[in-house]
Amino acid sequence: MDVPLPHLDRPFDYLVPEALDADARPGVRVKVRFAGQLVDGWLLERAESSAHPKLAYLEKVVSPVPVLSPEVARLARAVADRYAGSLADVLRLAVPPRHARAEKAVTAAAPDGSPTDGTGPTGSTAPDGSPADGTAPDGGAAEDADAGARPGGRAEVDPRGWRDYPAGPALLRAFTDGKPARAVWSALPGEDWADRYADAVAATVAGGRGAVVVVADARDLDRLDAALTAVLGAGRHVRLTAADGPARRYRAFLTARTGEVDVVIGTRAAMFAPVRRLGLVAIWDDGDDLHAEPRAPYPHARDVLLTRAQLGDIAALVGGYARTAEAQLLVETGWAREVVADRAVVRARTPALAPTGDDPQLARDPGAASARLPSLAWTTARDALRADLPVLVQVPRRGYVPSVACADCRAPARCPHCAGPLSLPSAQGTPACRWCGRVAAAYACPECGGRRLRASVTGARRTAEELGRAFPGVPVRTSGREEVLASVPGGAGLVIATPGAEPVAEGGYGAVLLLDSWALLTRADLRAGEEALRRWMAAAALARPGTAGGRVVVVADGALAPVQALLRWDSAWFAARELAERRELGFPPAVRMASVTGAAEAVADLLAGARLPGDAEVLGPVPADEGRERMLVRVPRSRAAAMAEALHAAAGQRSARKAADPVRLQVDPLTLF
DNA sequence: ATAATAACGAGA
DNA sequence: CTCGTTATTATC
Repeated sequence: MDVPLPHLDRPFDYLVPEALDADARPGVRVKVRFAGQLVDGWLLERAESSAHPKLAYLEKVVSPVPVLSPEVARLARAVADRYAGSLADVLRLAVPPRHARAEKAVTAAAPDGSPTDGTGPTGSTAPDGSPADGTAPDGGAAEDADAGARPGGRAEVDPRGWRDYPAGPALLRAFTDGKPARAVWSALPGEDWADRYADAVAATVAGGRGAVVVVADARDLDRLDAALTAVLGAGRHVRLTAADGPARRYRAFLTARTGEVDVVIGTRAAMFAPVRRLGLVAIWDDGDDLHAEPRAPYPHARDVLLTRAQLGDIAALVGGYARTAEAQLLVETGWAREVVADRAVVRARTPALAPTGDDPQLARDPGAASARLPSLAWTTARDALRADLPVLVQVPRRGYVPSVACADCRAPARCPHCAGPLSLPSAQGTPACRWCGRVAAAYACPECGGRRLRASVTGARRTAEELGRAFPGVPVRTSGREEVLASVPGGAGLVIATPGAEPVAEGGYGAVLLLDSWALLTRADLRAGEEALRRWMAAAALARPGTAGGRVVVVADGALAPVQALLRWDSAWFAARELAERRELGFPPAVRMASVTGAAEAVADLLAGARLPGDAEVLGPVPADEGRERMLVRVPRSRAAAMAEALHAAAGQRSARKAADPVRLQVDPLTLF
């Protein structure tokens, strides 16, 4: 039933009229009369009988195409359970909205129009049971004996760059052999990750299986697309991303669903892609917060893919330059094996990395010409430019002077009235509060009494202007929100980019400068350190190796752990440290947490009705935005399912009695504070 | 939303 | 104790 109400999150039985018998196959969209009105629904399975006394008839089969495969139906149920959400909510994410024109085009191409999967057209399965059982567990691995390219593992793929990692060639062989290998991969600096993912997919395809690869954004997708086309040729894979628009997206979805292609790449919209004989799920850069779905029940692409791997004996690849605490947990629990290069290889590939203090004295170095460029950063950039090499400058946030701090002691400037962040509308203007709008004309720093303010995070545009002045005659490019560059040419030039928008440079950058790092590190976020390291590594990975003159300068205290991890190019070390710390503090992923957000009474009401496991801890409340509040529930990982079920059931009680105030349930929310 | 069902209370 | 009215709850 396509209604998100948690108390209706279960299957309902309907009679199938004679006229719809042929079309009413599992996986089709239907319309049924429910509580007097027509609602959309999913046909999960056919049954001979029902325990329910009086059944209504199916009103209509929306389209005879069974868009929901048994494998995805099962996955969606598991994801809903994990995230304390409703199946309907997950299905909304898993199956793109129907586009009749696109459907017509695809069904016309495939004469039969019927996807191939485990449950044949005969339909009837087990008599009235839970929605997710009674169907083929792996969405059709059972049939398709004529799949061809699977001569008992004889097929082999050149491991190419995977040879740089001792476990790499064996991993590719496992993909080809159809073994459910699971790997956490730490990419070397300078690694062409897209080529490695293309290799992994090619290895899987050589074994006669399909693959799903999820990346964070359109630029990564373009890169992977190109790499895959080079390895597999055109037409073997399809892109699935919401950014392509409803028609193309639905078309791509159907192409995969009908089995026309069995490799799907995309952004998180692709995580539920139906793939015939799925053999590999992969995610690149799982620390990117774009992998977290912002719509209920807020599933994370990494977790959806890993659930998928778990349910179907499917291989999994989790890769990045930096490792997340979540990936580290997979390694430490033995669920996955790490795939890393030997230290000697890491050293040989790493650019020369150096920290430099962000000391205001240093910053006044007259040669720097810019208040924000310490002298080491400046000389490093100058040397690279003299050697006719490009220089990348990473600045952490977009926009033009987003917030300000005391120029003397760096304390963030807060509104004296409401403690909101101050901003400078223009370089010479008076600071104003971004929350209450009051002008703070006579601002004095409460810490040191200083009266001067500075931009605490300067945007890419302003940095570009400043650096352009510092290096006259050098071309300056910016890559950020408005315009993201995929690549830049190899000669001398400055590239100012925000994190995630760093273009690849032909031959690699001669220098990479990581500026304003303290803004990244001082974020009040559990993941601040991890996120800073991830962004630095992603930028530093674009530099040439130290042996070829590549240098990276990070403007940060070299004693800080994330800086240490960068300097040693050892994110596994940092992730292990991070995970240990979270164990100590009782934070995810060491434990499972859920946040309950809403009006104070509503939150209290829901928690009062929740039959939480005995060892659950309830923390809070902490104020959330718009007068709502937030409570956190924490359980050991072994109780995760019980907690999710209890919260879902409690939400069901509330929705059943039509409680007005909405409450938002989030399991493993990305931000905790 | 709406129909069934349970709960309740007034009047016989 | 019954009938009519109103809260509650399930909705094939």
